[in-house]
Amino acid sequence: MNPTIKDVAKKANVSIATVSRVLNNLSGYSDKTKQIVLETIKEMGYQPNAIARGLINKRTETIGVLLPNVSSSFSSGLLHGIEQYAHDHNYSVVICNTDDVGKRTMKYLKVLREKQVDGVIFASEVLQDEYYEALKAMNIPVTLVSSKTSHPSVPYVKVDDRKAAYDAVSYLIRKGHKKIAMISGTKEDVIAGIPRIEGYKQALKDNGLTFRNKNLVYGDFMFDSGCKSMEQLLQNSNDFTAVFAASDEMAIGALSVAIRKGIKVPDRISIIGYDNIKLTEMVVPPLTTVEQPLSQMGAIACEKLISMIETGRVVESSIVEHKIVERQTVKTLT
Amino acid sequence: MNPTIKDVAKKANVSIATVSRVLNNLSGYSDKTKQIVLETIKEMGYQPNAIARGLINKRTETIGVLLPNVSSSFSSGLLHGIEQYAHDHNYSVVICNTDDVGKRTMKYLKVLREKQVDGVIFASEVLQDEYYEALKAMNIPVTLVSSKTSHPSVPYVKVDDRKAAYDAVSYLIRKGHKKIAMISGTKEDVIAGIPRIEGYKQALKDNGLTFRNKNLVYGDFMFDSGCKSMEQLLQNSNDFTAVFAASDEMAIGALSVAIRKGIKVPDRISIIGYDNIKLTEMVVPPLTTVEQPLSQMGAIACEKLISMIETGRVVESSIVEHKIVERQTVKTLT
DNA sequence: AGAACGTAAGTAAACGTTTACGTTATATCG
DNA sequence: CGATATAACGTAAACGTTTACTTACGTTCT
Repeated sequence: MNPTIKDVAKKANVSIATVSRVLNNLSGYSDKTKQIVLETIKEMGYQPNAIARGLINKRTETIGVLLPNVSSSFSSGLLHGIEQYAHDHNYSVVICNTDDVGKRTMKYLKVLREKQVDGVIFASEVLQDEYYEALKAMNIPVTLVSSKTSHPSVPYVKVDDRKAAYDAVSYLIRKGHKKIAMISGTKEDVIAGIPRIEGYKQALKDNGLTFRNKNLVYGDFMFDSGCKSMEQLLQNSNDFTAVFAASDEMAIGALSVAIRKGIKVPDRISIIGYDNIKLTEMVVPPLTTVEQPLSQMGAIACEKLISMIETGRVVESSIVEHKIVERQTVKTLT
Repeated sequence: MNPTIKDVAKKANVSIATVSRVLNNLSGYSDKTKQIVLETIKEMGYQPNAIARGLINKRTETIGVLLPNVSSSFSSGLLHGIEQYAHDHNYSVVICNTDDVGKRTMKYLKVLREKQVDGVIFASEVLQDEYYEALKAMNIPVTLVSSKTSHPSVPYVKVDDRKAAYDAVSYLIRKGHKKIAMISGTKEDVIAGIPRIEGYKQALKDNGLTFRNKNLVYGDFMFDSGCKSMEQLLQNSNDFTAVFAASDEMAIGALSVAIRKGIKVPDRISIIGYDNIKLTEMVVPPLTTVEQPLSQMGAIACEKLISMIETGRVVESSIVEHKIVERQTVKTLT
C-alpha cells in the first residue's frame, strides 16, 4: 500500500501533526525538521490522500459539469474552457452527459452530492425547478453557462441572444438584403429559440422590412433539420436573398442543400450562422457567422463558480460579447 | 449541514451499524427496523457521504480520463462512449485535458492519485515511460484507447490502423484508381502515422502499383495541414486521381482546396478520409471515409478498465473492426 | 532568580463511514 | 430443562487526514 502520513511520521521520528504542518506550510517546526520531513516524504514517495483530507475539511476541490451532449462541438467548446480554468485553479471536473434526459440529470445530481463536489455548472441546460430544488438541498453553488435563470442565487454567463440575432440580421440588411428568411431552432427553447426569433423580427421592423410567416421555419439546431428547413423555405416561397440560421449546424445544412441544388452561395443566396464552431472554417465556402466565445464562456462560468465556492458570496451574471465573423457566405447586394 | 448516518441512527433509535447495514443491504436486522430506518432516511433527506465511504473501502468509484484535446471531434467521440459506460456502471469520470503537453499530464496523474481514482484511461495518447512509471506507483489499472503499448499489464483497444489504411487504399484501387496519393499524419506518430503509411504502401505493392515519393506528403491530422498538403500534392506532381488522407479533417481540408481551385470532386479527384467524424456528413459532397467506431471504442476501454478494477485481473486488448463508409467523394474509374 | 513569553513540538479528537466482534434474547433440539 | 444455535442488534476500531489543545524548553526582561 501507499505510505501514509503516519508512516512518514514514524520514519522521520516526528509526530503526525508535524508532518501535516510542513505539508500545509503552517508554522510550528524548525528548519531542520522541515528538511528531514521533506526528505523522508520524497524518499518514501508519499502523496497525501485527498479523500481523507476531503473528509475533514469538507472540500473535495472537485466540481461537476452537466451538459446535454459531450460530443457536440458546442458542448465540448464550453467544456474546454471550463476544464482549463478549473485545472489551473486546482479543481478537478467530473463530467455528466445528460443526453437531454431528465431522469439522468437527477441521478447525476444525486451522485455529485454523494461525492461531495464543491459546486456544479449547468452547461447549455435549462435549470428545471426539480434540479434547482435538488441543488438547493445540496447547499452548494451553481452557475449556468449558455443558459439563464431568474433565481438570484445562480449566476449565468451567456451572450445576449436577442441582440446577437438582431445584429446578424442587421448585418444582412446593411449588406443590402431586403428579403431575409430565418431558420430558427426549436420554438419552445427559451434561450436559443424565442429570443433569436424576436431579434430577427425586431431587426426587420426597425429597418422597415415586413416579416413574412413563410420565411420563418423551425429546426432543432442540428444539421439534418437545417437541410430540411432549407428545402421547406425554398418550397414555401423562394422569395429571399439571405437566410439567418440559429445555429451553425443548421446553416451548414442549408448551405449543403443550396449547393446540391445548384444554388450559388453567396451569389444567389447569402447565409449567416450562429455559434462559430470549428466547422465553419472547414466548409466551402467558409461560413459567415456570429461568434459565441464558447471556451471563454466556460472559463468565466467556472471562475464564477470557484469564486462562490471560496468566498461564499453570490456573484453577478455576465453577458459576454458576441461578434460577427465575416467569411464568405454573405454577398453585398448593390 | 446535511444529516449523517449518526443523525439517522439517533432519530430512528438504532445504532449506526444498523443503519449502515440496511443502507448496504446486509443482513442483521428485522423487517420492522428496516422500515423504520428507511423512513427516517427519507424523512431527513439523508444521502450517504461517498468520501467517508471511500476512505474506508479504498474505492472511489471514479476513473480518470486523459485526452489530448477535449474539443476535438475525435476525442469527444471517445469520451462519449467512456462516460456512458462508466455512468451506467456507477462510476464517475473526471476529465483531464492534456493539450498534448507532458508537464500537464504528470500533474494530472498526481492529482488523480491524490484523489484516489480507481483507474485511468489514456485516450489517444501514447503511454510514455514516465507516465507508465507514475501509474505503476499508483498501483491502479490503466487502459488505452486509440493507442497501443507493449506493456502486458495495460490493455488497449484500437482498430488495426495498418489494415484500415490498406483497406482504404485497396478500395480506391478496386474502384479503378492507379495513381493514389496520400496525406499522412505526423511521420513520427507510431499509432496513426507510420502504420497507415505502411498500409498505404503495402496496398500499392500488392496491387502492382509503384510507390512515388512525391505522392506522399505529411500533415498533422488537422484541417489546415490538410489544405497545405493538398496544395503541395498538386504542386509536386498533380499526377494522381485519388487521395487517401489519414484523418477526416485533413481530407476535408484537401476537399476544400480542391473545390476552391475548381477541381471537381470526385470527378477529377477522389478523396477518402479516416475516422468518420460527424463532419463528414455535413460537407459537400459528403466524404467517403473509413470508420473508427469511436464511441464504442471508448465504451470497450471503459469496460475493460472497470473489469480490471473489480476483478483485479488484467484483461486482453481488443482490435475493433473498422469499415469503409461510402459516401460521395470516390468515383469509379472505368 | 523568577516570571513571562515564544517556539517547537506532541496528543488526541474529529470528519462519516464500514465492519469485526461482542452481547442479548429468543428459538431449537435432544 | 439445559445446552446451543441463531437472529437482531450494539460497540468500538479503523480509514488518513487536520487542528485545537497541551507540554517542554529556551529566552528575555525586571
